[in-house]
Amino acid sequence: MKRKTFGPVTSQQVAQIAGVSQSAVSRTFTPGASISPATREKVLKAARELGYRPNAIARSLNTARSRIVGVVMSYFDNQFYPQVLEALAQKLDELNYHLLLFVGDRDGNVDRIFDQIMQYRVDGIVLASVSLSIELSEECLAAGIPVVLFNRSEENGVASSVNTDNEAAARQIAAFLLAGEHKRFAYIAGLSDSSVNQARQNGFVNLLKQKGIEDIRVVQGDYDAKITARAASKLFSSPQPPDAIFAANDHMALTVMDVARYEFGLRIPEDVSVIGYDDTGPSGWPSYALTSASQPVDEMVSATIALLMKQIESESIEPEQVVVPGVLVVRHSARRPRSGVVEKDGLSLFQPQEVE
Amino acid sequence: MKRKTFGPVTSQQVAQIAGVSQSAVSRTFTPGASISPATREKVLKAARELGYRPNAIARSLNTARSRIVGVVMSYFDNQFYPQVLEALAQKLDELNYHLLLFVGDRDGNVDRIFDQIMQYRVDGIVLASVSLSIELSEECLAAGIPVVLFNRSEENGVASSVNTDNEAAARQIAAFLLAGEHKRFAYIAGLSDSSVNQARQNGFVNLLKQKGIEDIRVVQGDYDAKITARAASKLFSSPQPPDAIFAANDHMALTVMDVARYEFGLRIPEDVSVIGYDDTGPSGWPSYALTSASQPVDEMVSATIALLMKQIESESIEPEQVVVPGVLVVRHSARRPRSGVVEKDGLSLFQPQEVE
DNA sequence: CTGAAAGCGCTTACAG
DNA sequence: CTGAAAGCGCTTACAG
Repeated sequence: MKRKTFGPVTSQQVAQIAGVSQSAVSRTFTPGASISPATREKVLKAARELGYRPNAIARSLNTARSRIVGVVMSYFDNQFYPQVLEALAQKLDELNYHLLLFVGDRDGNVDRIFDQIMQYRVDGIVLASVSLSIELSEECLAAGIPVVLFNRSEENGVASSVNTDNEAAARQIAAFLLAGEHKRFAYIAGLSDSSVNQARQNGFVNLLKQKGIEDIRVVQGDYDAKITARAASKLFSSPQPPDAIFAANDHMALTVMDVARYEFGLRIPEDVSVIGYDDTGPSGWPSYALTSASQPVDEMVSATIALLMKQIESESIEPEQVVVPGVLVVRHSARRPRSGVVEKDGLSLFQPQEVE
Repeated sequence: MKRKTFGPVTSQQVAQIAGVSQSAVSRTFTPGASISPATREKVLKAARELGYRPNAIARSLNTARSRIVGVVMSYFDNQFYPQVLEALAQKLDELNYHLLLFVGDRDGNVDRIFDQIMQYRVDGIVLASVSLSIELSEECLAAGIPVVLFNRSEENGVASSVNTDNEAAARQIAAFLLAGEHKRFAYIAGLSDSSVNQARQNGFVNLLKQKGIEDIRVVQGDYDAKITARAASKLFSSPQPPDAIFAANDHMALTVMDVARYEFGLRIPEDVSVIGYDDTGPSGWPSYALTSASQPVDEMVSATIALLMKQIESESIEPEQVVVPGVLVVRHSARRPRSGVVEKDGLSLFQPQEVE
């Protein structure tokens, strides 16, 4: 029983049919507003008849709350990010927030996107795998718009962030490979200006150096499959190819495995061990069975949303850096050490007595 | 040189600083509006000083155009969809539209989500891997809001849709497997109420029957990795396991390959051939090298957006069903027939002289 | 609890 | 080209 009016139904039209004021209609759809059950019923009935839905855009205009969170994301071919996106959308939805999606430019230039986001007067921003210039960070801070860097951090403490302990996890990976008696180490780096890459590289290299390993080969994979494949080829064709490779993320690690096996006929882990970071979908597939440092998507997303909500509520934003605990999930892509691997909830984890 | 006012800068404030009317400010930021260069400059200068950005929400309210497209998507663990999402967001952005993302419920219930979408007065809706009830389709039609079903279709012709020719492609796959002299055929089905599954199943089964093959095993994978793994196990442990399997999508096909190899020690394609549908990322990874019917993401997304834009422009919506051509990409997961495989742009394609 | 009214930040005829 | 003004569809003090 819908009226064929032009355009969507307005609260005014509902009011007329219900025989009440437009204010009454508005109150009916505002949780907590003072409205008598009788009036409410009349309004709901009329609304149902007309197929009325409150206009969220109009509401936003005078509440100064859009209930929209802007999300900038890149690397959709890396399973980790779609999983994050799905979790973000779902959890925001539960809180009756909505997600406006932007794809980060390849050159990492957020400025143009940033302008778009701001025009929609979003209540908060999540930057996944993207960094933000200090100027823009400060602008958000001044404008009272919370920004959370997801899987990236920023040194000046101007922006909030959610990460795992990249450096500690990378040290653990180094310790794991050492315990597995590997001799020749290589690191496949992500984009060198990415904070997580820096932390992972530092953790890995520093622990090895500390243990007396000086010759660590670092090659750039830049989070890109093709660049990674070339880098891996180069490593494997060198006179002394590595027997232990840590790639800055799973996506690159999988590429390294494919190159090792299908271009060089190497066996994994007999000839070379490969470890990644993210513990995302394909890493658990039997064809790869990648040993990987986990980034728990749900916990990271929950932390992100908790931060966002807290900052949306409060008047002044206190930037906060959250570190979510992860584990080293041991599968079959890397030789296992004699000890230190424990079973837990159906997974094998590396938990040596003492980690430095 | 930002003014520390509370809340974002308004056109009113810019007008005051620039010494012009608020209308002039508005015109400055409305492409094509009549404004003199001199006034325009004054406004731009003031806007820059104050850090002004037009409020898209307020603009939407009186243009009755939000420039937002609502997208509902599921199956984020199937690479095909994130790729689609990325392309959608990018192409919409180029047209200065924006993407409001919703995650489809597991039970396929779009109604609650639909309500949310409509409240934001989106200019259009894309439903990827989700179906829409006829009532809601008709409501959108009446409200003048274009809806495009992506990789799904709907029989009543009420909604627009973009698909590949699922039935023809499935027939081609059957022909390919027959030409490869396979004997025992199985189909791993997606959710049985999904239109693409039905078309793929029909095409596959019908061509085989037409060629005198009666015994075709159909098992449910339901687009779910666990269910698919169980179904595959059952197939392989049966007395007469299939030597040719077509899975309704790549994501299930990869699972089938892993089960075949790692649970049953089968060689692919020597012992069993596996073919998928989507030709998405991991299918090209050497560990799988999956033969698969392609769904060209860019073409499909472009068609979707073209449809959407046409319908947004026009007053009355003419539902349209677009079929995007795909190809059968031949890799190494299925035995190749003696003839019919041609090389093109670095890919091997199945293009027999005649396909029925 | 209820309604009339102001106002959110814009766009866009309208008159000049 | 420009400004004053109405209006987009709501929310929310305010007075009753």
